[in-house]
Amino acid sequence: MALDHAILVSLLEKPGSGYELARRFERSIGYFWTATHQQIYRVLKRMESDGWIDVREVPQQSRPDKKEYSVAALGRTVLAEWLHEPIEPESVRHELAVKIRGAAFDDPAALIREVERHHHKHTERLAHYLAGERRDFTGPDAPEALDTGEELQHVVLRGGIAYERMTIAWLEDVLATLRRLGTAP
Amino acid sequence: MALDHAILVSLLEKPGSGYELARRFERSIGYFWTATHQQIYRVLKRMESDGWIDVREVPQQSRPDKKEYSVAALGRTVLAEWLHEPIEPESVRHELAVKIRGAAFDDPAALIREVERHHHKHTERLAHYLAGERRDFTGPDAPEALDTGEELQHVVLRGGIAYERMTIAWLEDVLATLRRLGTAP
DNA sequence: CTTGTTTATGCAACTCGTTGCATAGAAGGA
DNA sequence: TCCTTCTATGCAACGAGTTGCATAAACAAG
Repeated sequence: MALDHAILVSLLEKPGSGYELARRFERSIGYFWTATHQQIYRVLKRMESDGWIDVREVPQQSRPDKKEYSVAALGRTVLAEWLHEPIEPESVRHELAVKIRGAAFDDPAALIREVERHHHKHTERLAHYLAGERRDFTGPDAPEALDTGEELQHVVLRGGIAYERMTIAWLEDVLATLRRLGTAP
Repeated sequence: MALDHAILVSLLEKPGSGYELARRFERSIGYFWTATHQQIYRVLKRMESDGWIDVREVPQQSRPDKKEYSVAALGRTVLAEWLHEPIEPESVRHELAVKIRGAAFDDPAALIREVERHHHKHTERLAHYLAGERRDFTGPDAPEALDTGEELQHVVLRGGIAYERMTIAWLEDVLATLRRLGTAP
């Protein structure tokens, strides 16, 4: 049930509507936790009826009205409790790795295109992360001294950057292996 | 539905029972795809009734009888089709990262223990992967020339090793950051 | 001789996540 | 004017994954 907690953290960083949260889950939060707007609206509704968060109807001009959510006292308590519980390291789900091992029973060379496509996507994602890092943390427009929240956001972003770099290097290893198997069977 | 395909790949590598598959999902396959025995038995039953796999009742002495599954022609076709479909890069789910950003609204120093615990677990996992690599691929008892299947298993394992090394280095970065925030608030 | 462990299989209930669809106001372009 | 896009919210159905429980044979330890 970490979606609940991811939403609480995001609302603590800045209150917002379901729509805005969905936007954030495509950006910064989405780097380490994904969710669709359906999930978000459902969870917001439940957390509101459980008193974890408060709603405020915000009328708007030139666009539909929205409901702005913010974390209630109870929500803060729930989050604090969760923060003190131990969690297990993530269980891995890597579909591409299944395909790579499966390729032994098909044509390994046929996977090259697909792996190249993943390599391209991860390269784009890395560039995106690095741009965000320069914008918010290391560039000339970034604040000189970071507060606790910014320091923690930065270290999480560094994790995303490290992950993408590692993945790109591994995909190059995979490509070299597939090409070697193709030329010398 | 990649569990179906992960099971097909595993059964192609070597036929086996649901119980044996569950064991493999705690070992090599579990490095990139996890599943409990409940999931496995359910999927095996469905794939068998759909004609993707064949069953053979194997009576045993000194332990209960088992059902040994192997991939049928239809299963091979289904797998081949899936191998030629493009897939999207995995959506990330990193609970610890949620906690790290959440720590800004609690006590960052309280997370140090938890991060150390994760560091320890990943170090163990890395040692386990490296032992497996020496045993099967690079050590003196490993085959001198690897076939296609072994080459692909090795490159997937190298991915797991790279992932653990990257994670360990990042967790050290996280620890340094948390300690810095604790001493100079 | 009872208790616990390993091998072996499975049901039922539940929660979480995905997909498709629906609505609706305002803005902007063809 | 119509069609698409963006903001904004939501229902319904389905599929995937988790948790708890149950059974049963064989063996090993106390």
